[in-house]
Amino acid sequence: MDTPDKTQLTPTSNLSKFEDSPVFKYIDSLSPIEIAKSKQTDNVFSSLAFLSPSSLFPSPQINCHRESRHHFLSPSNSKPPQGGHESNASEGASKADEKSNLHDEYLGRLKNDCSSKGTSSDLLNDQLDLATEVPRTLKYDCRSPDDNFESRDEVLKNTSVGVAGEGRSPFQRNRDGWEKRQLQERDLRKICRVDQIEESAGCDWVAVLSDVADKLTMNSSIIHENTDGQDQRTADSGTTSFMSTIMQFPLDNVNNLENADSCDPSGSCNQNESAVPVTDQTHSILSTCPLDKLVVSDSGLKKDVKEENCHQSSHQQVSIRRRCLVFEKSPGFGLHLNSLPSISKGQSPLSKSTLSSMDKGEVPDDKIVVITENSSERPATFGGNSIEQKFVEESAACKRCNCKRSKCLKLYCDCFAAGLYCIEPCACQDCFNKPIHENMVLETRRQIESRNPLAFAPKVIRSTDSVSDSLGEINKTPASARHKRGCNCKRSSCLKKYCECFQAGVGCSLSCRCEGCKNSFGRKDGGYESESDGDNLEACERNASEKNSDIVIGKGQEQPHLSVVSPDISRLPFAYRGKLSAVFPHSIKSSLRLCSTQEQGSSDSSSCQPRFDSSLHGIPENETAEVPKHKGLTLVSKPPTSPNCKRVSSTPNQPCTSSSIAWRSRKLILRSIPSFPSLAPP
DNA sequence: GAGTTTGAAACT
DNA sequence: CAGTTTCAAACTC
Repeated sequence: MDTPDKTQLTPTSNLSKFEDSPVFKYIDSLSPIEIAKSKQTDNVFSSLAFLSPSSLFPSPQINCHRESRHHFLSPSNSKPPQGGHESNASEGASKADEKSNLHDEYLGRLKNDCSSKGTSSDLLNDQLDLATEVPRTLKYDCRSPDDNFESRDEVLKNTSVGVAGEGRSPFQRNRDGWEKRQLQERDLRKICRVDQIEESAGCDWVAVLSDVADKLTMNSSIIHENTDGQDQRTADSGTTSFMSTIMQFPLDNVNNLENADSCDPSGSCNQNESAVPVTDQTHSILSTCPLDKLVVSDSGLKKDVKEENCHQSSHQQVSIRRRCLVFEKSPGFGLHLNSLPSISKGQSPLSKSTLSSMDKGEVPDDKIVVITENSSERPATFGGNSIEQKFVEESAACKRCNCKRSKCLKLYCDCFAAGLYCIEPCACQDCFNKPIHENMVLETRRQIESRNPLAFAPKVIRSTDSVSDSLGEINKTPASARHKRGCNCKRSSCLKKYCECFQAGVGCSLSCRCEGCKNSFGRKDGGYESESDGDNLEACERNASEKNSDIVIGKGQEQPHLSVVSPDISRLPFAYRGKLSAVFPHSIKSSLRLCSTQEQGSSDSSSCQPRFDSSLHGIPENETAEVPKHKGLTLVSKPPTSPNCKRVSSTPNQPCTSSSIAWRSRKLILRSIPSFPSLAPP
């Protein structure tokens, strides 16, 4: 039986600790009850910014909770799901699953409680107690629910008992436990009563809280399943940081929410007013959480769909999400170099190993890229159908391979290299890169990494300036980014996609061993040729419009696009997306670019010079003009529009352009982009 | 769509 | 580490 980290269960965990915990405050703030209860703290979430959640989120799999919960908890004991199509998929209702469900249920009830208006005062008090318990429940999720249900008073009492009652007999302790359970039962009954009264409570809250619970509760179970505690821990700090960053954004919203949710002087909250905004906000928060929405996973999709159904039954559009390979368990995983370019768009790439170097502390924990959606600009029509979801779906779907002999278990395979499972659109043969062969995939990956620890690391490194600079600077972007390992071109003159540098839209560097380099993004010798010969120009045009969309290029009069730079976490298959993006924030490129087109453009030579096109489809000028000064990057997605779409939506009826409109009207914001760490090979 | 070219990945 | 082979994408026709 999985047991929680004992260090977190010490008797010294007193009430103040609970109340200080970020989760507690987060949930508290979401709850109208909390608002009524504790106005004691003005900045409920300031501390969210954050107490180190490490104690709460010990697992590096945070951002894959959903899928991991269903599929990838552990290579050993979690069966890849395959949406029920695969035989061995489901056996795995893991214990973590059960626990999470219990917490979901519990939180759902809590939510209902919070939504109730006419609840009697005593019930309210009970619920307050329960609210207090929630964080602890989340925290100690590995215990049976029974053991966890204690009222706040109980907690206090037990705390003191823990200190003073060391000499108590086993019998006495058992009796204490029995009494505790009685109280818990009583609480549960009361909850049930409230539930009956308040059946109509909004479902969004449930979803939100459940999600939170999912994220939180999965951690300990995950970590306990990992036998390699050492490896596991190495990623903790980063993950924690990632999580905290992620949660920070929601907190911003929540803070606003809290302000909005004013209680009248009498102390009674106007729940009619608060409930709605809370719901909206929470949904917004939820949707803005990269973990929640950007994770590429089937399970995540299911959740999303569930939320949508709650919200808006009309949003039935569900395209197939790409399954992610979750390599948390492996000693060290990173993203394939290819994956970064691809990845970039929606999620920050993070793979455990990518970096082992990161794990070793080379990358500050706070350097996390979080992609968020500007909720204020969220079109009303989006309701529960977040852009992130679409983003994920499309970008993930935008990768496929055509392997014939590698079984998709070598780096030749784009999918595998990117840490993605192959999916239907792939034309591969004898493919083993599927969830049902997860073990094999993982093992192969381990082998590859044993040979080359950076095999899955991002290939392209971009400097911060390339993204955040002025438009003028943007033109120099190719030179500001470099292929980490460099190319070895002999005959292509680095002017074709055979060249990895060119393909990535970056200039060649000294690390390249190419011959006759004419890379239009920057030659090995440091020169530029984009202004010169025709071949270069042509190649540059072609590539600029489709490839290196780090900053590109809404070209095309016919189809003006806003190009996008968004961390392609979406394709980020692995668990540590945020982390990876933190390390290679500028390797983040749009995976959508893969869906972008060659045709899209390029008669215009200016395409070589990436620019922002202000005449964006469906995007108000003022939005497009919102180019962040520094660390906050405003990213506008460029929808896949090309018939050449390298990756197409898995849904037959949903070509890669399916959500073009949606994309055009959304903005993705990179927050907290850290200074770019030097990744130059030693 | 078939065949060729290319350079990365894998192998020796 | 260097040379060779394998591989799949990019490219051409």
